[in-house]
Amino acid sequence: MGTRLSIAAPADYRLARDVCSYGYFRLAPDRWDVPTQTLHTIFDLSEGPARAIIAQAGPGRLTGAFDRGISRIEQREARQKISRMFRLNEAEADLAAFHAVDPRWKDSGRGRIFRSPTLFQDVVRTITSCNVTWPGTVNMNRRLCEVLGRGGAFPREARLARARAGTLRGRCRVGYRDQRLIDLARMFVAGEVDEGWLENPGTPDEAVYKFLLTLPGVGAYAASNIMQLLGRYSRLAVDSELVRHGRSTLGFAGSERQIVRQLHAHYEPFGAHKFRSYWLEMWTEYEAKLGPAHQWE
DNA sequence: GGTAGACCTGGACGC
DNA sequence: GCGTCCAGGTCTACC
Repeated sequence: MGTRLSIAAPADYRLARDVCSYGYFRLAPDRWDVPTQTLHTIFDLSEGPARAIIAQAGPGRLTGAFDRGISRIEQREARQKISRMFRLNEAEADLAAFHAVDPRWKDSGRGRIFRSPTLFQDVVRTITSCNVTWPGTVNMNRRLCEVLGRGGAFPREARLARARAGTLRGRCRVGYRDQRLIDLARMFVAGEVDEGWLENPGTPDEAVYKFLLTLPGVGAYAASNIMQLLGRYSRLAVDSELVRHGRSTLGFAGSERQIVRQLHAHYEPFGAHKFRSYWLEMWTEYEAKLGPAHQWE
């Protein structure tokens, strides 16, 4: 008999809208189940992996159904992971501030962008999304879970830290990212990545950005993206997709450098929230073409 | 400080 | 089925 958890969420939380708000909801071990409108995932808890199905139980209420009984300690771990993934602890005042700056998303209530249960997973996912097309990112994450994850869960930093480059390259197909991912995992294991400091609102964005650039495999785009995953939305993550958005949607012309300059100027009025303004603009554009994300198969 | 070229994978395309 | 080309950020060497 598995454990069933009841999880409190903000009153305006909508599972389908807020999970299907960023591509990571399609990366292993996460899977959005369209017919049931639930998130299926696998957590690596202290006593072993556990499959979970997370559903909306009502306004301000989620449930997590686990395929095995999980201890009190594991329940606390699971709650922390779920809270991080869904940004349940992100202050409602912050969302209101975003909507005040960019009222386009006020009626729909959008603004919580899905992320991973751990910072390490967010960083690895970001690195595996660099210099590769989306199907490549999907494959790398699936293989990382299959080859190195316990029971199909996302691999822990300790496991990745002792993996061999040949395994990562040959079986996980991460290519030249092999040694970088191992070095990154070793930094996490050695305690060289201070999550408390990175998440502390008192730490300036610029300091966080500078630190993230020192991580192996993390350049300007990845650092900016990891910042939004940390809840710091003041930077645009400049990649080919953003430049395309500038050209085709915003109508900017010129060289890539000129377009990037125009993009920065365009989003400047959104201040501390500019990533979310850009991202939701682009996400709703995807949905206009492909239908609502919570219906994507 | 700016830039060219290498780094890999996988999909598209032509033969 | 095979070869070629291309897209996608990071990193290093070099100017």
